[in-house]
Amino acid sequence: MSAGSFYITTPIFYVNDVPHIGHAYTEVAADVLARWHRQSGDDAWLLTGTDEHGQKILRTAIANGVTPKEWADRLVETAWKPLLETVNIANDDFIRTTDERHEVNAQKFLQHLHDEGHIYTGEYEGYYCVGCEEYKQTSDLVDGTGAYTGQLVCAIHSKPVELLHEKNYFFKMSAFAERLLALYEENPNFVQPEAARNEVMSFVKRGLSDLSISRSSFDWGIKVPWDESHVVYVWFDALLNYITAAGYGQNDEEFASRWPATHIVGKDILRFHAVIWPAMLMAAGIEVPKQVFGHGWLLVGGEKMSKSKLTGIAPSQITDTFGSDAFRYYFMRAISFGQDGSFSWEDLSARYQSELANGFGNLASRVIAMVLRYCDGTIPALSEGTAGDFTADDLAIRATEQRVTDAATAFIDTLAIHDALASVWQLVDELNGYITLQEPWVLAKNPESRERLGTVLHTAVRGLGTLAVLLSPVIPVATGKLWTALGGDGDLADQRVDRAWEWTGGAKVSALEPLFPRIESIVEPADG
RNA sequence: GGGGCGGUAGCUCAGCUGGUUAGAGCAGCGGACUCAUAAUCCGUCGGUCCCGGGUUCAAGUCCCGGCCGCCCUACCA
Repeated sequence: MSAGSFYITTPIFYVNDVPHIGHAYTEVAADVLARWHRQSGDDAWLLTGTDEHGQKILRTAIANGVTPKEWADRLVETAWKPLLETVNIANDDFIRTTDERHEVNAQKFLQHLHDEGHIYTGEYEGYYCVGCEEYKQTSDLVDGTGAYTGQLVCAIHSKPVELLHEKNYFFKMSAFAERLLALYEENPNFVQPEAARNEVMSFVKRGLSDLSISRSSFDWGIKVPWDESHVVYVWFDALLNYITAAGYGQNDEEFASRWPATHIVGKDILRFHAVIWPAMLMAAGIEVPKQVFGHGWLLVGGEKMSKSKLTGIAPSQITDTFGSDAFRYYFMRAISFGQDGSFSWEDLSARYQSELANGFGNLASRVIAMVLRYCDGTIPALSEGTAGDFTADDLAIRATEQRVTDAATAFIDTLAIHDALASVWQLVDELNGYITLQEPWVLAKNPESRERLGTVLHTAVRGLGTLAVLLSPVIPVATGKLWTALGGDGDLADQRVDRAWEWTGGAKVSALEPLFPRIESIVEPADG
């Protein structure tokens, strides 16, 4: 409602991952929220990007015979930026952790913490697998068998691991446990949804230990400013993107105008954002984020979709057939944002057909076709006498337009994107019912009911306009076409979504191709 | 082991602080209509609310005990 900064972020992609619909889901949710706020008069800013440091990337780069930076460049250009295009993300910025603005200012942040006494030298102790060339967590280790009985062995190599010690720098995170708990208590919205908040709180209540934030066993990362033999632990590095992209360290004015941000993250990385990240900011004397929202998993066949298993689905598999709008609509509508949601091709095609094609798309087609056929394309207007006074039925439509606009706006404020869409769809259904009931095709046959025909079509067109605006953050392509066909003024993306129902109609309509054509046969990509 | 969440019509899900014959959408079935993408509209079929106890005048909704599934239990980028 009120104009202000709305800075929203997605996690940054780990470049070595393969893009799947889970990544795209997060992006779409953040994009919908950003577009909605942008169209509500806020200074909305959507940030996404890539996380490019760490040992794994170094290793795969070497295996591919290129430098890690070249490897990251390749993946950014061939995988991640294309993903954003595939699902039509209108991000305002794209940060890479190899950007100079990130590396330089992340170092400033680290130096600041060091100067303020939040960092100390300690010793990291961990199990190291020579085969993997990396430290393993105990969860990655299994009991040895045969010659190694009684020893811990690497689950991958089945060979004993060594207990190694390494000098590390530690962040005194333990000092912030009380302040974090106070934050969760005083600001229940800081971590959402509720289940996520509970988990974070119970985690912190068990006590926090300090965080090892540097590594010296490899060098692909940001150099620790006071000791260049160490690089910054990748998570510490990655989290800082949210402020380095907003001007931290180099543009105080910009930073002050954007920060704090709303972070949209998958629930797997909730803790990094809801515990470590605010602790880092507290240490640096920077305001904590506005909110951290952990969304659920996409379940495929009842299981968590996995990059390593074969259940990963590339977004383009869906968009090639259904288009980016349908992708966006489906995941935003079918899944309660914050909860796990099941994906199936059957559900996707069923919703596409009934809700997008038969519901919204057909509504647009029939209204525009009638204005073209019965009124020669001229939208009937009350002021010109081509439409008469409103009846109770007409006013009921107008009232619904206002009601769903307000309801959707309220839902978006709580990040309940699915509920916002459900509200808007009440208007879709009501308009279809209204048209069937008013029978404009009957009115058109009788010259005496000419004015009534005008009122009905006028009302229907305005309803469609309201829908175009309300749905533009979710299905920008289709609504853009509709807006044009309705003769709407200016760019649809500039229309105020929180006042969508106030649109009074254009002058003439123009022909409109089916927005969501029927898809006769769904070819489900075959895979394991 | 400890903690959290969930198990409601064929499918996906709503059901707030316990209260009339448990709801929606989709699918199915019947009818109406023709402006529209064989679409829309109306009607209709359909549920031991996981199981067993308990509290209560009253429980899907609270308590206890089971069964099943998922998640968290720190450095997986």
